[in-house]
Amino acid sequence: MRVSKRCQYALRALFELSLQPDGRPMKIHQIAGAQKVPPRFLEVILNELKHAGFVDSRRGSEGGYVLARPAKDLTVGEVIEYIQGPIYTPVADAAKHRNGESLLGDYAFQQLWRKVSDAVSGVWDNTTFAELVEYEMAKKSSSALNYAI
Amino acid sequence: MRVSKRCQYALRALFELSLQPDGRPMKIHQIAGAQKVPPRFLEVILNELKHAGFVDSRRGSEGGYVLARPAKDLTVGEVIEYIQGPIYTPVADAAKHRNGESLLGDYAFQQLWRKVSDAVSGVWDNTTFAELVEYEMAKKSSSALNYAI
DNA sequence: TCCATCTTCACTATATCAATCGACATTGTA
DNA sequence: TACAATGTCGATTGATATAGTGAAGATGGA
Repeated sequence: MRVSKRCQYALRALFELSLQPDGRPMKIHQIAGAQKVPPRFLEVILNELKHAGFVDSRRGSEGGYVLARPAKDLTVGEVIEYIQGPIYTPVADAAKHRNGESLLGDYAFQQLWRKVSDAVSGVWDNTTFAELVEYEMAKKSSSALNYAI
Repeated sequence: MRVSKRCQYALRALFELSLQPDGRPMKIHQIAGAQKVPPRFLEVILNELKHAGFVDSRRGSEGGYVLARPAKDLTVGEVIEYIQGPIYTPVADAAKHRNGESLLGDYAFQQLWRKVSDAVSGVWDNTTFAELVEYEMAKKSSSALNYAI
């Protein structure tokens, strides 16, 4: 599954918010700086994430964004599907253009794409942001160790 | 993984050639007609498939295209990867733009995309065109049966 | 009153993809 | 040998999606 920049930035932003231990809101430019996302673009994206209910925002000088749910209850899959729509299924799509006419191969390819899409969602519906953070921290400390040695 | 039309047409064409029992070459317009592919576009695609070594061609009035290998030795995966290039891996890509600078999250997302890409190639590297044909035929005869009842 | 988010609309590149055109090369057959 | 069918190849067009910017004003908290 191809993942657009917009979507990658969304994931990065949520990852960054997941790193925030206390309930302190993060400002756009903080997130943008930390994850190298164009700030203006991030603004648009965070807005989407707010409407989706993934983050909450607070205005004013102490404002910013916070996760709307704990990171362990937020999967990568729901975010990607919200941003990009459902995983692409070519056959059903193509069949519409042919107004219902079916071709030899439709069944086989239908099944193939279904298998692929199941495999993909199997991965990312079972990955939470808490897990991402945990993995990152483990990996980071082990690579720091390597430097020390 | 997003699959372009070009790639779908390529798969359709190879599927159609896999259906051909004897070694008789099929003409472009036959394939195009059977699988509803724009003939002119198919011409370009079959050319690519020839260079990749997936099909052979014969010129002249009795010419056309044939599979270069038996359908049971041809996987969906190799075709897709040839047409679209390797499965998309955002992190490595992005790291180049940052000239080597790493971000907090790189490890975690790297692993995530890797899992996804493994899941996907696990499906299509293990699917041959012979299997697609077999599945299609089984499904087709069972649905014909349903009509009869 | 300052700061930062929210809302909205528009606008420009850029890239990719789908599809087509036109000219040329090759082969089988009459 | 000449014709007709077919494959080969490079260039070009048009559509669509994506990435990212710009500007203006409204809202609300410290």
